[in-house]
Parts: sequence; structure tokens; C-alpha cells
Amino acid sequence: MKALAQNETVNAQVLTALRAAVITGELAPGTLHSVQTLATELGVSRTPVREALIKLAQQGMVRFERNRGVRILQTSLHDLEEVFALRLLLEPAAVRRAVTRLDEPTRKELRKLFAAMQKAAKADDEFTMLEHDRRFHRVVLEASGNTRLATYVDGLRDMVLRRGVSTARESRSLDDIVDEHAEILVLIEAGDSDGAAQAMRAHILHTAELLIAQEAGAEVGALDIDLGWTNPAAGDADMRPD
Amino acid sequence: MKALAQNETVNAQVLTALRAAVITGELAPGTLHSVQTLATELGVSRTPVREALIKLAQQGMVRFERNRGVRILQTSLHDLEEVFALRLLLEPAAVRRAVTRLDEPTRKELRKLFAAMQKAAKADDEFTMLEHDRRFHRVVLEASGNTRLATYVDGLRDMVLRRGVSTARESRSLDDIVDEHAEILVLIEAGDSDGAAQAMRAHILHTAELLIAQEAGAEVGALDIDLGWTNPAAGDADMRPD
DNA sequence: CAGTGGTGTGTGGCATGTCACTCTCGGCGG
DNA sequence: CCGCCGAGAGTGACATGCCACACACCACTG
Repeated sequence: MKALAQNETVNAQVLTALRAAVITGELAPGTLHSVQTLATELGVSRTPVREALIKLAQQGMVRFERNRGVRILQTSLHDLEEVFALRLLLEPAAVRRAVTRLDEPTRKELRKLFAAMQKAAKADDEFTMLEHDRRFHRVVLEASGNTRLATYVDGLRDMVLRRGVSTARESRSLDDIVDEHAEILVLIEAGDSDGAAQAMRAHILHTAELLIAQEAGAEVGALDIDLGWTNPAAGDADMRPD
Repeated sequence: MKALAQNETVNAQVLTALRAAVITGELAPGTLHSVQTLATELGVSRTPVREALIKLAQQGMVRFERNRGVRILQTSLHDLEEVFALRLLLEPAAVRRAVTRLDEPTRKELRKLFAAMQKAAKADDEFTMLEHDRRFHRVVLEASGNTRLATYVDGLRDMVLRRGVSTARESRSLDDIVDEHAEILVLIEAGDSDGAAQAMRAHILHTAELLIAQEAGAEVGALDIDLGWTNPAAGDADMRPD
């Protein structure tokens, strides 16, 4: 278990450490752990650990089992479908909105994050790459002006990360990921809100298909995967009753 | 403060009681309360109260202020915009999906809930009416098959409820609300997924406009309200890269 | 050897103890 | 009368105590 950082409330430190441990697989899906054990490993008392676990439980990463322990939940195929269906509904719309609200500092940060992604991809540093990937999306989401949306979608990524980490490489190169973000960034900077939204949608859909296809292979087999219901061909267009 | 129910973990009881107290305004927005006080009023120790408050804090209903207390957050105009922007993105899509997956038991429950709404409206029982309203939406959302979406949207309603309760009456009669749900229900039963989605969108948009207009009047004044970004005229249609 | 009952260990849930810090309020100096 | 300041009360955050209960393990019985 990783040591704790400083200059923060213990609760937040524990939360970060536990989340990281789950994502990296240090706390393996399906396994049981006691609050006491985790607290000892982190060098704190049970209270902040329990409180952090409550937050993770609300997010769906763990589950308390009375008198048994805390179970690390694994993301099922259905979980992935749910997460990506939500992301497909929210992120393209957020990008579209963000383009119309973007200011220069935010634009600059996006460029900076993208450059960091490129650099990490060149160095074949998957972890750093995914970190910047996440921050890139986060900045875009926040630029939409909807904090709740940004926070929620960012939380959804946790469900996927432990699949993405160490498996992304098998199906898609880091350079491919960079390329998809490049397209999004270009369209954002060009002020093309619809184009950026479409690029984001394609990016998420692509990621979803790779992860779900991979996971479906690892499970029972063929399952009807349809994420398209999120944005049907004949959809919400021209539906402005006002 | 309402007494606690039985046959449930204390934590859940406290959570329900606190949520209800916030919604009804018994815990007024902006006010500070101590965990000790709340625990005493509820007749339990500080621990389950604190844990319940942590969950409410994650949801954005309260905020811990170190060495000061727990502040009951008021939903600002911007909060309402965020919530309804999210609902506009999620609920119409969920309804569209739900229509294609609906089974007879669920249909039956929707009819039952709608009948209950009618009855409560006739009896001018606002609280019961809103309860059934919420369950109606919840059933529809769950019928989409996306549990996360259902849970999240249901949680979003908490942010609005304490505005809706005792204020809905001022701008819209209970019968109007029933009528909007009638339209949705008819289209769902007819298997018209696009129509149902559009009706849901109109319903949410209507509600949002009433609440936001009312709130804007109570605040500084005119503010640029635009929820439309969630579903632009030229949007995600024909965007199936697969 | 197989089945069973009881006991011991470990757990989450709840209660309580402890501490650093913040805010209040009254007394004192101006 | 007004302003400052310091002591006390109250708080959230964290640590610890306590309990009912689930489960594994083992001795005992057939």
C-alpha cells in the first residue's frame, strides 16, 4: 500500500490512496478486506478509512458486507455498458457547450495537457498518459460550466480505468488515443462545436467498443451490445418546444 | 425532527430522516448544525449521523465546515440549471430506451403510479402527489436498464424537491403535472419511443422554466438561462460512426 | 471415517474519547 | 464610550472502545 501524501485532510489522503489501490488492482476485484487491516497498512485509524470507503461505496467501487468485510467490486460487462451509455449522453453535449464558452486560459491548458499526452505516449508511459487523458476530459467537461456533470463523468472513469490500465495497450496503441484527442482539440480550437461533439462521441464509442469487445470475450460470450440508444439517428433534434 | 423508523440499519434511518428534514425545510438552507445536536435529536450517536451527512455531502446537499458545523446548502439558480441540463440530457434518452424494453409488470406499475398521482391531485395532496411523481420517473428510468442513470437522476431530484415542494402550487396546478405525465404514459404504452422522449423533454423543460423563472425573480434578476445546449437543433443525429 | 454442534476469532456498526482549532463574548485599557 | 484580546465553549476530524453476529475450525459422536 502506497504511503500517504501530506498537507491534506487524512480522509482525502486515504480516499486517494484507496482509489488508486483499487484502480491499479493492488486491491483485487472480488477480494474482501477489513477496515482494520487497511487502516493499519495506511498507518491511520479505522475512522477515516471507513469514511473514505463509504464514499467509494456510494460510487459503486466497493461494497460493505456486514461482519465479513469490504468487498472490492469488479466492473461487469453491464457496468461498462452503463458507464459508456452515460458518457455518450453527457460528454458530447458537454463538449459542444464547452466550445461556445471556452476562454484563452482553458484553451492553453488543453494544449498543455495534450502536449503532455503526446510526450507520455512517446515515452511509452501508459500511466502518465492516462492521467493526462483524464485531466484533458475533465477540463473540457468543466468548461461546459456544469460542475455536476464534470464531477459525475470524472467519477465514472474510475469504473473503467482498472480495465483500461494495462489492457488498453492490447487493443489500441497510445498513439491512437493521442490521435483521437488531437482531432477533438483541433475542432475545439476551430470553434466547431458540432464537429467537436461528434469527434468526442466517436472517441468514446471507439473506446467503449474496444473495452466491451474485450470484456465480452472474457465472459460468457456474445451479448447484445448496444450503446446507440443514447443518441439515435432520429433523435432530440428539432425538439425545442420553447 | 421526525422519529426514526425500525428494522433498518441506523445509518439508513438517519440518512432518510436527514434527507427528509432538508427537503421539507426543517433544516433550513444556509443554516449551520452540529453533528452532536443532530445526533441527540435523532436519539443516536454521532457516528451514524456523520456517516449519513458524508453521503449527503457527496450529493451536494450539505457541506462540512471544519470547527464550525455542517451547513445546509441552498440550491442556487446555477444549481437548478445544472440539474435540469443533466435531466434533459438523460431522461428523454432513458425514456426512449425504456419504451423498447418495457414489460407488462412495469407497464402495470406505471399505470398504477399514474392513477395514484391522479388520486392525490384530486385530493389536493401535494406531498403524496410528488412522491408518486418521483416513483413514476424512477420506474421509467430503471426500465431503461441503466441502473446508474436511474440512481443518479433520482438523486438529482433531491436538489429540486425542496424548491418544488410548496412552490409548485404557485405556478402550476397539480392537474397540469398529471396531464403532462398522462401524455408521456400514453406515448409509452403506444410504443412511440421518440414521442415519449419528446414528451418527457417537454415536461422537464416546462418544469425547469417554471422553477428557474421563479428563482430568477427571487434573485438578482435576469440571467441568461439556456438549457437548450443539452439538445441542440443540429445535434447528435446521424452520428453513428459504426 | 462422516456428520454435527459448539466455540473462538474477526468483522462491520455504533458509541464514545480526545484534540486542535475557530468563534464568541465579556472585561479591561484607552 | 469604543476597541482589543484572551479565555472558554463548541466544533469537525480522528482515535478508540464495545457489541452482536457470521463463519471457520475442531472436538465429539455415530
